[in-house]
Amino acid sequence: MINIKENENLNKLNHSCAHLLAQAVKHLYPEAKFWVGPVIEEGFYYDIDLGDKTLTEEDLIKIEKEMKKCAKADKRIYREEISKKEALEKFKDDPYKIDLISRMDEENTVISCYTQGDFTDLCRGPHVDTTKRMKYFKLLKFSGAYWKGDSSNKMLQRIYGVCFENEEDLNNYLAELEDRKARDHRKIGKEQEIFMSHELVGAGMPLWLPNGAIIRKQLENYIYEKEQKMGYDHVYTPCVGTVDLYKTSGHWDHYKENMFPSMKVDEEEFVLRPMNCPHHMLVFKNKLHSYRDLPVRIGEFATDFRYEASGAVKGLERVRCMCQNDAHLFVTPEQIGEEFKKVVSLILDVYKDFGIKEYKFRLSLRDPEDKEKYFDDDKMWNEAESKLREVLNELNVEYFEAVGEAAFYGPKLDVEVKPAVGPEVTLSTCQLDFLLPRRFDLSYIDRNGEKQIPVVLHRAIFGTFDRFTAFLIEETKGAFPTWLAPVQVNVIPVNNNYHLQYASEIFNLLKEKGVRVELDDRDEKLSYKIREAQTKKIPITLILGDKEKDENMVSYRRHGSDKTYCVEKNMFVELLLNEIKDKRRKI
RNA sequence: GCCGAAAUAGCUCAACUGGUAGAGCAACUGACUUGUAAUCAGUAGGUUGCGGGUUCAAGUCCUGCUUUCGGCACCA
Repeated sequence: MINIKENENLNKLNHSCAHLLAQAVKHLYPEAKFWVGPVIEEGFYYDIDLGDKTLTEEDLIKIEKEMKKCAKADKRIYREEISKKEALEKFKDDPYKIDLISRMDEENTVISCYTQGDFTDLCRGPHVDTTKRMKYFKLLKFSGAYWKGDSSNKMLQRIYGVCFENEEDLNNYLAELEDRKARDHRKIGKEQEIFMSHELVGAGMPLWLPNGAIIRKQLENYIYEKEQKMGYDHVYTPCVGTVDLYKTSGHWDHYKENMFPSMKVDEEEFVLRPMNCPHHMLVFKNKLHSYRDLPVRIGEFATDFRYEASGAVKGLERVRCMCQNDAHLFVTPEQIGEEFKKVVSLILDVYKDFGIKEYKFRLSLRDPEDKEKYFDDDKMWNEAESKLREVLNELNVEYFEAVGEAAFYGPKLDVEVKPAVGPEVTLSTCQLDFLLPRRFDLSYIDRNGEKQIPVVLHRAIFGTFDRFTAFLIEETKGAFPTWLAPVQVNVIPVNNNYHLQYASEIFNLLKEKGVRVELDDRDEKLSYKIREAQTKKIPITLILGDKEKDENMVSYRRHGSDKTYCVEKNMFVELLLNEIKDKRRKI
């Protein structure tokens, strides 16, 4: 998908199309007041105040028709430059434009306006030369959007659209949208019985079905093995903690609104835990540590509960009950760089195994102005942030910086991916923390026999198993690699009367080796069974008839291919087991 | 949470402006015994998300709630 915002021609075209939208809206709803209409990665939008009028699907069609009319009118789009004073006069009836203009720099600022026919809008430009350039556009959706993106402000109505240079590009884009819907993990998750939800359990509380549980178990085994090799010690800790625990960590002050409300039992007050750092701090504190012990790496597959806003929950991607692939690394200040590097390497290694190629590293920094959100210690922040930058530059990975995205206790490196539908989400994270060790009064003894405070790295490679699985479903479109697939092999006898015995033999052989295999002994046509195996996206289908039986062979075909291969049965088992073990390899 | 929309059989969907729910697939039963993406016939399946209301009559209209969807805001 081309990034419209970053493509010069498309940017201009979509920007002009936003004006065309505004012009059409003005024609249909003369009372409309306009805020801003920027170009985004996938088109444009315009935020509009329509007073009491709320838009419907039909209105969108009407607006689109009016846009076509305005476009056909072939009005020249011309630029005009006026002074701030003139601008204030020109847009005096539009409070939103006045707001924009008054926030622009001093008196001598030159303000540009673009006019097409009867419509003029404040705009920096550039634009296309005439309205008739806009031929291949479509309005896509509409919704409420807070004025200036602030939820304490009133809501305007936002209309999204997209414009291309030719019909083919537009159609390709619309087809792409359909394709995204088809690989949406919520759709595939239901079709393939990976997870379900129920209103009696609650929003954002997915239930993992047997197929999902198999995938999750494989993911757990996979990452556990890697972490074992890297010196992590796994623990199990409770899903609740006292309110005091979170007051100690500082989370209570920052996030109590987003926790499930506390419950009082006898004289104690508990909360469902939203994260595991406090528990792991206490695990570290359980014994005295020498500098020789460090780094101490405490890992856990930990279930957490967060009271996510009702409008935010989404399938397995954004949930109120999740399982983190969490770990806290307790290190000396000198070890920060090396440990951080190991975490980043692990992330890269894992992404390579899963074939994940589309992701971005985001260095999340604090907003120094926001004293509310972030722990107030400039020296600590500067040290932590420059340390992370230093390591990233050393590692030579590409990243972008995002101010105001840090955790309250420190900066972090997040890995962002784009789901089939909706905005980007964070998968992996690695956070640098000088604060919690102080809050929990952690220490280790250095080589001079003196107490020192360790530094903590919070990290999650998969992020949560929930979100990672959601992403994996969309990446693979539900056709999982053999090692992850809930059913790995489907065995089909050509004729139940003559080949069932041989098929059972192969089935048992695979079953014994631990392969997740099914035998399809229903009285159906071969083609019917093959179709079903393909629809279910089972990686390997075995077809066994006279030819195979007589020569101790198996014929197999892979999901998505109509080629059939024939090999000796023991050879097949060996190849298959290798494929499952090596994860990326295919027989 | 906010703005909008939706919820009908296990799944995907139908039922014109109000007149006591229908199809395909799946399931089950039977026949067919099949060599690479759907064999045929039959059976069963529903308090139309939950609760109120309007009406002679509600899947359809009004209303409260729940869940889901598209965005916005949020995301330790």
